[in-house]
Amino acid sequence: MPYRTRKKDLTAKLLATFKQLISEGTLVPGARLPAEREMASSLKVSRGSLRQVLKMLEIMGVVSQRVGDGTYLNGAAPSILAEPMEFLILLDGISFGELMEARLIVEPELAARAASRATPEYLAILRQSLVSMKESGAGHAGLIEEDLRFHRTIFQMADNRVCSIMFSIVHQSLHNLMEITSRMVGLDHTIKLHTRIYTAIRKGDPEEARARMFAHLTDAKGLLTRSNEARIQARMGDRFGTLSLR
Amino acid sequence: MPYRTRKKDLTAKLLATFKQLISEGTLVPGARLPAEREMASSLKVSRGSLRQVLKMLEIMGVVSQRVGDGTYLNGAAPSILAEPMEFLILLDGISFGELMEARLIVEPELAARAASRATPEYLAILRQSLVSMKESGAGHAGLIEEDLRFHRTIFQMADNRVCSIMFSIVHQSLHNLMEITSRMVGLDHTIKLHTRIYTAIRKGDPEEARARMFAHLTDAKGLLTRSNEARIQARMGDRFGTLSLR
DNA sequence: GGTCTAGAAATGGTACTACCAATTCTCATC
DNA sequence: GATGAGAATTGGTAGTACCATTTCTAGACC
Repeated sequence: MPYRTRKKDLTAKLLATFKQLISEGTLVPGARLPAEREMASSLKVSRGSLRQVLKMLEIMGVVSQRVGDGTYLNGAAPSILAEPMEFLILLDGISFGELMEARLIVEPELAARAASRATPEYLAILRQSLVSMKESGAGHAGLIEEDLRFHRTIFQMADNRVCSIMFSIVHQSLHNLMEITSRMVGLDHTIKLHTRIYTAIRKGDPEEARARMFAHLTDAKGLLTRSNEARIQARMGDRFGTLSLR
Repeated sequence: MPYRTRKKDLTAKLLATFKQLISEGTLVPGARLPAEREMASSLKVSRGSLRQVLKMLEIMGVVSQRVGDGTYLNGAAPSILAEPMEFLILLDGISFGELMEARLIVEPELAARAASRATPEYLAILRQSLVSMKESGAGHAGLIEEDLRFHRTIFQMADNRVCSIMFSIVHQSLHNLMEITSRMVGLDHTIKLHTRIYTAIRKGDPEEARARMFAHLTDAKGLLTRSNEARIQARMGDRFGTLSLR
């Protein structure tokens, strides 16, 4: 009789159920899910088991839960991969340099594609980003913020959500690892390199955009690697009370 | 008094705790975690709350749980991003074509790097992969399997774990979406294109490897897009009992 | 009629208990 | 020393209770 009773535990099954509900359109972004107690009885599982799944979805950013209100399905959530990525970095011991290397592999090509698809609107955003960098002042934490925004705009221009989302996460991880070190990068230097990228994109020259992006990231990697490499492991995770497990 | 009582709920705090424990080396891959009841009392949380976190970690592949045995911390887990990626595809409505496009952006560069780092060992694996393709026979499901293995080997050769992991996930997602359609791709055709890539890598010619990979993926994208584009949404999620939430 | 407010209801957050099923451990038995 | 039955351990699931926050509702008030 347990013909299809796989070895999967309830949580995995429930997860599959939610994927099914989303894919068939029963659940659409913005929709409010039934209350936990109600869902639990509908699905014939305990509230505790259901909550395991909902909590996971909440931390991945798939749903938002608010006490006294309810649970809502979110739409596109770039943060979905953020938590898993942190564990990946921790468990695989992925280094700052390796993250930068990944950018070096992907972003030049994305810059090239951005150059091919440049629109006045996006160019304006890039220009604005350059202006914001100048205003942020050297060493200011906002500079890195603006730097990454510049690159993310290029991602959008390249028009591929898969790469865009994945490397936004890489940026986020990098950002978590850098922070203070921002004062190391020279303001004028940074702006100069970014301006070159912008110019190439504005000209609609893919090859030059690729080369400029490559040069910029190679440069940045060299500047930042030394000072950051060491402190990666130490900075992950937010302390929480006593940590002894015994 | 609740000086540092952030708005984060317990699950998020516990998640941070585990990250902390991993990063400071208290928990290392392979380690066996204390029993749930024990951990719960140590951390002063209920077993239910703790289980929410452990279940999430288990589904991400960070830990493995076995009834009657215990919970173990896994090492490198390429599957960490798999579940989140599925939700990303569902929620963002990412298409087959877009996934292939992402490969088109990244894999040529990875092939080029593989050519620069070719070793006899890896070349042997690639050759073996080509042989396996021939043996698998046209239309066989194993062909796609072998196809993806070939590409993943190139990822390893390119020596960047970030890209390697991320695009293994892309492959996985693609694989979930293809399956049956494998009989569409001609065996000889596929092998011919892969052999060209292999040859370029063996010669250690990055530019040719890049071009061959680009040609192959462009070709594959064209062949597969039509037949797969439509059925993406329908195939996600494994049905599980009644799906009505009310 | 409209506004405000206090109480009720609904909802997610956490804790605790109980029991099941699978696994491992222990120790008597051969 | 090997074997096997039973006890202990462990994760899996269910159910209940209570709390804090938010929303809803109904009545008081202007």
